[in-house]
Amino acid sequence: MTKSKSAKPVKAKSAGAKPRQPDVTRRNILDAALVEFAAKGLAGARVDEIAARSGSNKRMIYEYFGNKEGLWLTVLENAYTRMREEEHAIDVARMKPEEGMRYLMEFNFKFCSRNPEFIALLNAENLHKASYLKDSKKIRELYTPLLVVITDLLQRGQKEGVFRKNVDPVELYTTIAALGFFYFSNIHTLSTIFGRNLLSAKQQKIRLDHSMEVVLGFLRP
Amino acid sequence: MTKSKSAKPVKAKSAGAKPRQPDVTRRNILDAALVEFAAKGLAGARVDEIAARSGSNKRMIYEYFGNKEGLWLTVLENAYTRMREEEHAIDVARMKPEEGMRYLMEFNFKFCSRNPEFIALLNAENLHKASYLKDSKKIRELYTPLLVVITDLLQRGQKEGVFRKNVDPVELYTTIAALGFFYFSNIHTLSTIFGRNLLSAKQQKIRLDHSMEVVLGFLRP
Amino acid sequence: MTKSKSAKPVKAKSAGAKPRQPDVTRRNILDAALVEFAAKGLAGARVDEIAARSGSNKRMIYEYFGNKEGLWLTVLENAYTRMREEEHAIDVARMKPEEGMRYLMEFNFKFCSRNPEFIALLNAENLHKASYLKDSKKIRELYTPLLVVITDLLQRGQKEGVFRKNVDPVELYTTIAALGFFYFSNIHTLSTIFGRNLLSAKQQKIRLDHSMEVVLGFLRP
Amino acid sequence: MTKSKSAKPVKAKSAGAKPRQPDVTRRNILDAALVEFAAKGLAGARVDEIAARSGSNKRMIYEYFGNKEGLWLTVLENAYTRMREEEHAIDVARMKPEEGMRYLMEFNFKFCSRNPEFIALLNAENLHKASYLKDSKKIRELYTPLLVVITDLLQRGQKEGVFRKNVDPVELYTTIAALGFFYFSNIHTLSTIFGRNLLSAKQQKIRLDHSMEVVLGFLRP
DNA sequence: TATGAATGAGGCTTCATTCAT
DNA sequence: GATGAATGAAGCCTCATTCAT
Repeated sequence: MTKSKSAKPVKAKSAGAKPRQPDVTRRNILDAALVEFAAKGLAGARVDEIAARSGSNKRMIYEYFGNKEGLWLTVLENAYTRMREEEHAIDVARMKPEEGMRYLMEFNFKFCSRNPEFIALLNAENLHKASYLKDSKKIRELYTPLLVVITDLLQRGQKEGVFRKNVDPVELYTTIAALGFFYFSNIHTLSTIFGRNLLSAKQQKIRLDHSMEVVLGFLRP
Repeated sequence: MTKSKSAKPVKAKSAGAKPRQPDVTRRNILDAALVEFAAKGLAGARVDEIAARSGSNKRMIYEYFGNKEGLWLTVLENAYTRMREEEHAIDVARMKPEEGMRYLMEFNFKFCSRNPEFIALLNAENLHKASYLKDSKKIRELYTPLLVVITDLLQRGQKEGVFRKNVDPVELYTTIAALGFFYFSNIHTLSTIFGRNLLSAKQQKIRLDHSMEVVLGFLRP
Repeated sequence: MTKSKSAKPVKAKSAGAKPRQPDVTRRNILDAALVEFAAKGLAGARVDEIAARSGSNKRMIYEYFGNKEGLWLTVLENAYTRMREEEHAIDVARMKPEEGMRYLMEFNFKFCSRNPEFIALLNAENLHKASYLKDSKKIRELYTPLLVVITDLLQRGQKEGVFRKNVDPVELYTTIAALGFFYFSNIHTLSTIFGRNLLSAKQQKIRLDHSMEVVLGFLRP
Repeated sequence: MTKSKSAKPVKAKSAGAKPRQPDVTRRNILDAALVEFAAKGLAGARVDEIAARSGSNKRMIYEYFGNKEGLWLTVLENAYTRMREEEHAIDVARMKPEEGMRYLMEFNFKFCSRNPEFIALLNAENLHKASYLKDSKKIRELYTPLLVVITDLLQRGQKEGVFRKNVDPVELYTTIAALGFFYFSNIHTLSTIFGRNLLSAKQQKIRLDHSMEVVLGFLRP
C-alpha cells in the first residue's frame, strides 16, 4: 500500500477483467491489513475496510488467511521478518567499534521512525500478551542478528580499550531498543504532555544525539 | 473524585432496597473499566463485561460517563492522575544527587512493574494517536513533577562535580522513562523472542541495575 | 403465531411503545421459529425470517436462546412436550379394550394430521441423527404415557379374551406410531407418486380405517 | 446413466494429463452428492464439500447439473430409480402367497436398512413438500412394480383361501412401506427416547418379525 | 475437460446504546 | 438511582456461483 502503486495487475487484460494472480492479491491484502491493523489494532480493525482497501474482496481474505486472527498473525510475522531482514543487512564488521555502535543506534532509531506500523503492531500484540506471536513457528525461528553484531562490537571495543568491560550484550541491546522504540511508541502522548511536536525532524535529531551520548558515555571505560 | 466521600451514610438504607451510593457505583465502574480496557483496548473492551464486573449495570455507565469513549477518557485521566500523585509524593530534595537519581529511576521502574494496566492504557491511547488525551482539559493541566526533581538533582550534581554538564533535563527524563517503560511495555514479545520470562523478579533486578549503570555512567563527568 | 393474534402487548401504552414482556417475546419467537424450522429445516431456516415473523428482533433470539441451534433445540423440546401433554390427557381407562385401542390410534393419527410442523421437525432432527435431542436433558425425562395406556389395554383385552396374547407393547406402539406418522411424513412424495391428494379428508379417512383394521385384525385372538 | 459406458478407453491418455472420463466424473459427483445431501439435506449440503469428496471440482458440478438444485433433483431421481430397479428384480410369482408376502416385506425392510441415504433423501424432499420431485418427468413415469406384485399375491391368496377379502392393494402397500420406512426414518429419535440402539441387528429382527406378524395376522381370513 | 481464483449477496452473531419499569 | 428488556447497525464469516486460464 505504502508505495506499491505499481503493484496493480501486471498483465491487466481488458476493462473489468479479474486479475488472476494469487500472489499479487495476497500481497495487496497484507499491505492493506498492515495499515488497518496498525491504525486500529486487532479488535478495532475492520475486515470490510481491509478488503476494500486491498482492491480485492472479503472472501479472498478468508481464502488465504482463514480468519481475521490468521491475517493478524501473518501481518505480524511479515513485519517482524522484514525488520529482521533489514537488520541482517547491516554490516558494521569493518567499522571501528564506536563508529559501528553509532551506526547501529542510528539504524534502530530510524527504522522505528520509518515504520510506525511496526511500532503500533508490536504494542497491540503486547496488549494481547503476545498470544499470537507465541503460537507462531516462524517467529520463534527468527533470532536477532543485531545481538551478534553488538557482541562483536563490544569485544573489539574492549580489546581496543575504547569500551568498558563487563557489559552484557542482551542488556545493551534492550537499552538500545528501548531508546529508539519508546520515543516513537509514545510519541503522541509525549507530544501532548510536553506540548511539542516530537515527530519533527529537529526533535528526532535531538533525541537520537542524546541517546547516542547516553550509550557511548556509558560504554566509555 | 479521588476521595470525595460525601456525608451520606455508607451503609445501605434498610432491607430490600439496593444500596444507593453513587460514588461507590462510579468507583466500581471505573475499576472494572480499567481492567477491561487494559486487557483489550478501547475497541476490544465490552461494555457488557464492564457492567457485569462492576457489579452494577450498563445504564449506570451511560448515566455517569455518557458513552464508552467518555468512560475510556475518564479511566485514562484517572490513571494519569494517580501516577502523577505518586510521582508528586517523591521527595529527593535531601538526598545526595546520585542517590536521588537512583531513587527516581527505581521508582519509575517499579511503578511500571506495579501498574501494567497503566502501560497497556498508554499504549492503546498511542494507537489512537492520543486523540482522547488531546481533548482532555484535565491532562493538559498536569505537569510532570519528576521533571522538576530531575532538574534540581542535575544542578546539584553538577555543582558538586559528580554529574557532567550540558545535560538536558527533558531528554534525561525521556531516557529514564524509556528505560523503565519499554521493558514492561514490550515484556511479552521480548520474553517470546528471547525465550526468557522477563516478568521474573530476577530478570527485573538485572534490568534495573543495568539501567542505572547506563544513566549514571552517562552522567559521570 | 397460529392463533395468538390476541397475544399482543397486553398493556400497550401509546403508539410505538416497546412491549416489555419477556414471556410474550419469548413465546412469539418460539412460535415463529416453529413455522420457519418446520418449513425449511435447521440449515434452511433463516434467523432474520424468524425475527421478522416474531415481531421482535434478532438480538432477542440470541438473548433468550443463545444461538440458532439453541433455538432449534428449544423448539424441538417444546414440540415434544406439547405432544406428550396431549397424549397424557388421554383417558381410555374406562373404555372397553377394543374401543380404547381405536381411540388411541385415532388420536395418534389426527395428532399427526393436525401438527405437520411436528412431523417436519422430527424428520429434520433425524437427519441430524438426533444429535440435538440426545443432548437434551428435558427430553430424556419425558416418557411415553401412551406406552402405559397401551400396556393396560393389552392386558385387559387379553383377560377379556378379545386380544391375542404375546404382544409386546413397545412393538405395538411402534407399529401404531408408524401407521400414523409415515403417512403424513411422506405425504408429499406419496401424493406425487400415486397421483392422489392424500391431504384430502377422504383419503385420510380411508387410511385411518385401514390402519385400524390392520392393528385390530392382528390383535384378534 | 446406469451403465452407459461409452466405447472410450477407460484408461487415461498418457502421462501428465488428467484422465478425461466424463461418465466417471459424473458418477463420482453423484456418489459424493448422495452422501452429502443425505447427511445434511439440501440447504445444509455444501457444494464445496461435494466437489472435494468427488475428487473433481466445482466447475464440473455446474457443467453437468446446472446448479445445486439440479444436482439435488438428479440425485433424488437416481436414488428412486435404483430402488425401483431392485424392486423390479423381485420375483415372487412362483412363491406361495404367504411366503411371497413375507419375502416382499423382508425386501422392503432390508432395503431401508441398507439405504439410509435413501431414507434421508426422501425425508428431506418431503420437507420441501416434494417440490423437486413434482417437477421431475422421470419420476412420474416410474410406477411401483411392488404394487403389481402385491395385487397378484392378494388375488392368489384370496383364491386359495389363505388371505381375507376386500383388501385394497394400495393401502396394504402403504402399510408395508410404513412399517419398514418409519422405523429407519425415525431410528435416531426412537433410539434416544427408548434408550435402546435400534440399529442393532437384534432389534431389527424383532421389528421385522413383529411387522410380518401384524400384516399376516391382519391378512388371515 | 479441468482447475482454482474471484465475487456479491447474504448468513449468523455481537455490540453499543436506549427505553420502560 | 437502578434494572434488564429492546433495538438497529454493523461485524465476521460463508456460500453458491462465475470466470480466466
